Amino acid sequence: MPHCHTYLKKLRDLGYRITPQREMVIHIIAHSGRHMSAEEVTEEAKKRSEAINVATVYRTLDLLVENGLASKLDLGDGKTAYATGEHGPHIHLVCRQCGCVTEISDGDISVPLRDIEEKYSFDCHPYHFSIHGICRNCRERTN
Amino acid sequence: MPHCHTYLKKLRDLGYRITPQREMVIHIIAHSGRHMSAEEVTEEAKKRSEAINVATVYRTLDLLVENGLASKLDLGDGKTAYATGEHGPHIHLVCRQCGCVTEISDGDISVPLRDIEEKYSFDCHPYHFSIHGICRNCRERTN
DNA sequence: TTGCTATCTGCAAACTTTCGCAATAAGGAG
DNA sequence: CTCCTTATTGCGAAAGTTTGCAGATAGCAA
Repeated sequence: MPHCHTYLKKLRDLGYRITPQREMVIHIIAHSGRHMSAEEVTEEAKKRSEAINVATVYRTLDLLVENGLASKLDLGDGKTAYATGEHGPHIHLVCRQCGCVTEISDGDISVPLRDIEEKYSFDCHPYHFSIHGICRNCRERTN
Repeated sequence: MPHCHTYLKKLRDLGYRITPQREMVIHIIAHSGRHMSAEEVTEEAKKRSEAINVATVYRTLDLLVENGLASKLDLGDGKTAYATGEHGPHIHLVCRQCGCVTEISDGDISVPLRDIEEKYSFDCHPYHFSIHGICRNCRERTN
């Protein structure tokens, strides 16, 4: 299971600088074990008696996403959620109506990512990959 | 291939009202055959010599997304793109670095959506479903 | 056609996210 | 340890998106 240090090392290896702000953001989302909005991360960071700016939080989160260390998720609540791949590769079933997210393990289903990689030279990030649709509750409520 | 009327009928069947603003938005994105930002849709609508508000455009686009008639896509350029399933179901390969989108037909790859539907009672929307990763160009530039 | 009612729109304000720029500081070289 | 270079931060402003509310109107019933 990847740890803060793993993320930090990966960033360092990629040539990025390790700053207290980045350490803090990584620590927070890696240990939360859930999806967090940029605002939540910022609040959490400020609790740790350190000043950190919202813009920096956004930049750090985007940095992690760009390098495949975290993923962005639109939960349809007007905010964007971020999460690390801390609890292993999985697929998100995102409901378009209520925005709820069901996580299923990628072992449950075999998406042939390898085929895509070969055919399109596209390097798929296995963590957090989303399928949109309507969840059972919403469907039942509508019927 | 779905047409404006199909979308309008679907909305009406779902109990929504058909307003000139909704017709306009649907007409615009269904005929564009590409991804459009909310701003582009608004501009286009205003060209058609009708007043329409940005808030209404957002609300209409979200309505379409919630009902599986269109999809939202984060292209990483600070704006959200919307598109109908006009040109058939397909998969988006979204690059996390440059934000470019490669569309591949769902015939190229068989994502076992049916399995997910059965196992999780989740009604997958086949149109526009995204896989994130790194495109060939960005990978080559990095190496 | 007319009237009714809940839905929808426009507006303005609030909120979320991005950007430019000057100041700061990480990390390597000496 | 000190200096240097350049990436990174914080700030304020701008851009993009959502929300609450009052007024307008689609669609139904008569």
